[in-house]
Amino acid sequence: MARSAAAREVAFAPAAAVAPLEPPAAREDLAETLAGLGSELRFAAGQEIFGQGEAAEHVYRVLEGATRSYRLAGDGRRQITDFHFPGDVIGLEAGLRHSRTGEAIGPVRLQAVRRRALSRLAETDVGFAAQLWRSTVREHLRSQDHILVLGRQGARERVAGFLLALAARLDAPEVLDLPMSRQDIADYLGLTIHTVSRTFSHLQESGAVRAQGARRIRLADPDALAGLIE
Amino acid sequence: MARSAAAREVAFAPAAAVAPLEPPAAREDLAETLAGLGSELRFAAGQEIFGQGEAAEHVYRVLEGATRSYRLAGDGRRQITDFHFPGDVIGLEAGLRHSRTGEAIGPVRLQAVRRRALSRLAETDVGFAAQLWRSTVREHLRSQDHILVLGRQGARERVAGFLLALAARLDAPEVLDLPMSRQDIADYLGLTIHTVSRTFSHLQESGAVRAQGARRIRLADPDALAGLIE
DNA sequence: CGGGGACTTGAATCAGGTCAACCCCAGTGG
DNA sequence: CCACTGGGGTTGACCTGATTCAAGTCCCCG
Repeated sequence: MARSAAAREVAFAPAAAVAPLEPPAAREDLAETLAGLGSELRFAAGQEIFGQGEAAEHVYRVLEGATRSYRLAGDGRRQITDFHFPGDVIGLEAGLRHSRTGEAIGPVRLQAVRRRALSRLAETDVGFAAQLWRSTVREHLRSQDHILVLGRQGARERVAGFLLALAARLDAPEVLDLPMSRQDIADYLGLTIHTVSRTFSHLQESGAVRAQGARRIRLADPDALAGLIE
Repeated sequence: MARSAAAREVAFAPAAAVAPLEPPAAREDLAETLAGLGSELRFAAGQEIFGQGEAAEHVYRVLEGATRSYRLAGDGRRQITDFHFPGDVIGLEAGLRHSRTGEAIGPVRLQAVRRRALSRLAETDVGFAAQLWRSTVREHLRSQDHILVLGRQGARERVAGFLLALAARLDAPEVLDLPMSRQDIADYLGLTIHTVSRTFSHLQESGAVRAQGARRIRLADPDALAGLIE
C-alpha cells in the first residue's frame, strides 16, 4: 500500500494544498482516547478473542502482537478481512453482535474496553462520537482498497501490494518480519497457499525480495515491487 | 443477498430472541432524517454525480433511479463498489474528499444535502451522530460481504448471489429489471462481461432463470439459485 | 535427534480471460 | 418505409494463470 498510498496522494491531493473545508477539530485518534480505559488481557497464538455472531461486549486495543479478523462462508472457506497491529482498535461494532471473528496470530497483549463505556461516552461527548465514526470510515476505506485488490488484481500484484502495505504499516523500510502464515496471507489475498508461495519464489528470483527463512523478507527492491502494481 | 441474508440470520441469530444489549434508541434511519433537508437534483444516464478526489460538499439521497459508485485503478480498470437505489444515501464521507466516483446509471432524481448541514447537526445532536455512524457501519458490512464474494466465490456463485441480492433489495420477488449493463455487473463482480453473459446463459439453460430481453430476468427457481451459493 | 507442521515445488487440470465474430435492436436519415 | 449504423449483448475457439493433486524439503519444538 506504499504504492496504493502514493496513488491516493495523487487522487486526493495533499491536504495542506487544499483550502480547509472544515475545522480540523476532533482530529485525534480513537486509540489515544481509549488509552486510559479498561483492563489488560493476554491471548496465546491462535486463540479466539471474539467470535462472529457473539455479543459485542468489548472493544480491544492491540498493545503488542498481531491479530487477524475473518469471516467464514457457509462451507469452510475463510476470508481474512484484515490484520491488526499495535495501536489498532478491533472488535468495534455498531450492532449487537460481532460481524467477524478475531484471533491472535502470535501471543498478543490487548486492552479491553467495555462497549457500554463507549456508548455512554458517545452519548455525551460529540467529539468522541466523531472519533468513532472516523474510525469506522477508515476501516471502510481499507475495505474498499481490499475490494479493488480482490476484484481486479493478479497474484503478482496482490502479493507485491501486500508486502508494501505491510512494510508501510509496520514502519519496516528494510526487513519485514511476517507474523502470519502463508495460509493467512492466502486467505487475505483470495489465493491459495500454493500460489502465494510460488509468487514469493518468483519475487525472489526477480530480485525484488530476498527471503531469510519463510517469515523474514528483505524488500531488496521496493521500486520493483511497486512497479508490479497496476 | 437473499441467501447471504439468510446466512446472516443464522450467524447472528434473530435479534428478538436475544436479550437486548442496549436500548433501541436512535434506531431510525439516516435517510428519513434527511428527508426534509436540501434540494432536488436530476442527472441523465451516465452523468457523474460526484468524482473521486473532489471535495465532498454534498450528500445525496436517491429518490428515483439507480446509481453506481466505483474506483479506478492506476490503469483503466474499474471496480464498482456498490449500486444504489431509492432510499439509499450516497456520497457520505468523513474526510474532505470523495473516495469514489458516483454516476447515474439511468435518469436519476436525487436530493442533495450540504455536508456542512450534516456536520452542524452531528455536533449538536448525539442521536444524529449515531445515525451517521450506523449508516457507515452498514456500508462497511456490505463491503465485507463483497470482499467475501470477490475473494472466495466462483463465477456461478457470484452471479447467482448478485441476482438474489438485487431481488431482495428491490423487493422484486418475481421479475427483476436490471438497471445496469453487463459491463457494470462484471465490474462489480470482478469478472469480465463475457463471463457474466455466459453465466447468465448457463443459469437460463439450467432453468434457474428465464430472460425476457437482456435486462429483464425472471427468477424462475430462486431455490436453485440459492443452492449455487456456497 | 526425531516428529510434525509449515512451506515449497512440479505436473496436470480447469475456470475464466482474451480474441474475434456475430446477433439484436433502437435510433437516424435517406 | 427501409437501409444503415453503432452500442450492447452473446457465443465460440483458444490461451493462460491459478487451483488441484501429489511429492518433497525445511525447520521449529519437544
